[in-house]
Amino acid sequence: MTSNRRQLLHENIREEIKAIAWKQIAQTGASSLSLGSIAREMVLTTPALYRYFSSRNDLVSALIQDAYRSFTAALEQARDSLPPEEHAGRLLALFSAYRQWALSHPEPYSLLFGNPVPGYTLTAEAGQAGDHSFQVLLSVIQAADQAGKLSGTLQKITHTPALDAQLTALENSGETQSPQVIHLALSAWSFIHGITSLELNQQYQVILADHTDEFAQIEIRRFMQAVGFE
Amino acid sequence: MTSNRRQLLHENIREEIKAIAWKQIAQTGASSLSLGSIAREMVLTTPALYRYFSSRNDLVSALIQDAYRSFTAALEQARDSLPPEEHAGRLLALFSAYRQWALSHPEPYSLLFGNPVPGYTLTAEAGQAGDHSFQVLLSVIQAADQAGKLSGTLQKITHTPALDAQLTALENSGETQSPQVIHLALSAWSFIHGITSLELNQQYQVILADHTDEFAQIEIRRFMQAVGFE
DNA sequence: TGTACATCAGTGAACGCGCGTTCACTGATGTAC
DNA sequence: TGTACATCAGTGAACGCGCGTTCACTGATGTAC
Repeated sequence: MTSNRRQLLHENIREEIKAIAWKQIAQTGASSLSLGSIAREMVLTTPALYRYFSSRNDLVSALIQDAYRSFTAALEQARDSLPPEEHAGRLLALFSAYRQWALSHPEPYSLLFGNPVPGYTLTAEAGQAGDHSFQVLLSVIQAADQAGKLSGTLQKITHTPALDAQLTALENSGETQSPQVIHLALSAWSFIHGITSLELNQQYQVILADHTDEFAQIEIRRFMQAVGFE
Repeated sequence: MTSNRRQLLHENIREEIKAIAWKQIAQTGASSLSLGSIAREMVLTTPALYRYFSSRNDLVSALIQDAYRSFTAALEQARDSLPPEEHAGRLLALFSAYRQWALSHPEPYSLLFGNPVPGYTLTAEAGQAGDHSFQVLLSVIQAADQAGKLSGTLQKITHTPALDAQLTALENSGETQSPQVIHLALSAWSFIHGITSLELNQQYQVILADHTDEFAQIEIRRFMQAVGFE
């Protein structure tokens, strides 16, 4: 009834285009993505795609937003797989999910956190989506702090007044966190990104061969012990 | 005398090509590097470059090798800026130099440790050059261990027999290291790469603004304390 | 010191390719009476 | 239920661009006698 029929079809094809784009990105990398190859696989001509995305940039933006959504959802699901009071378990699950998502979505991951795509410029919406995934990590560390698990670690973190003011001013996304909690969350992010990113780029290959899983597990446990999670 | 004159000129122009290539990479990114734009800047025609590099791939290989050399040299210089017995000082200098080199050579750094360049396939020589930079880090940690500084940390690292065997079998580049020392060096590499890479990709921007230096210094100190360097 | 020859840097034209984007148009689908 | 009209998906041709690479050729530089 009405134009819903057409609108629905339109949405479906938009999704199909993105799905094929992801498939091709997984095969040949993000930078070689072209409208032509997508159209070819859909048995369409290239200009037809302009009915669904106003430009190549527009398509890439949509892809990046989807990637953020998928990534954030995976993190949230991992966090919520354990009750709120199991702080260590939640952080462990979060780290594992972070790494697993990246390993099973290597191209999307480097699209989000790696080198920017050549011709592409980030939109404001994509930036917000990125913040949102950081909030998940932040929430777990925040909760652990409020339960008194991290006082030993956090007390040792002291900032200059300038940085302290910067982090304090940042408390805008609904919740409020102390500068030390934000710092530790950034530290945790850097930690898991470092491991994940080197593994994704095959840098461990020569040394660890196929034992990257074990290495990562040990490192995650070491990190958690170092900051006071048991 | 003889053909040395021509050979020397040939070498100089090879270097000039690479220098201009780096300049353009710094300006517009590695993936948009083209023989045409290099030739234009040298007031040459594109085919002329084929006198100096047999293909675009060949040029990229040379660039990557140079980057590794420069990077490794920076690390070695940092390490050797302090006497061998100052283990903590050496590691600190190494971390700082690692980050500084990456920040002042962002495109080369991501050429080495980031996403591979689209059409490019790594040569065996480039792989060896990468190993060489890791050896610098390894040597400092190895020395600290032999001085008995790390026993507390290393004892806690236990591998499965399979991984232990893998790391033990690896001791081929002249020196011999225990699996735990290799593990800790990998951990240190992952740590400093994580911080560096997120900073390079502007991921800290919203949260830290221009206080990334301070954050990095704090993190480096925290890492060193956690593994037993004072 | 002077001449014949080989070497090689650089040119200009061409090849074949793929890219994103625009435009006028056809034909099918849905809407309103 | 049937007809006139509007909407819009998709086509095919074209534009302008840049890319890496090859090839036959010119002209200068260096070599050997």
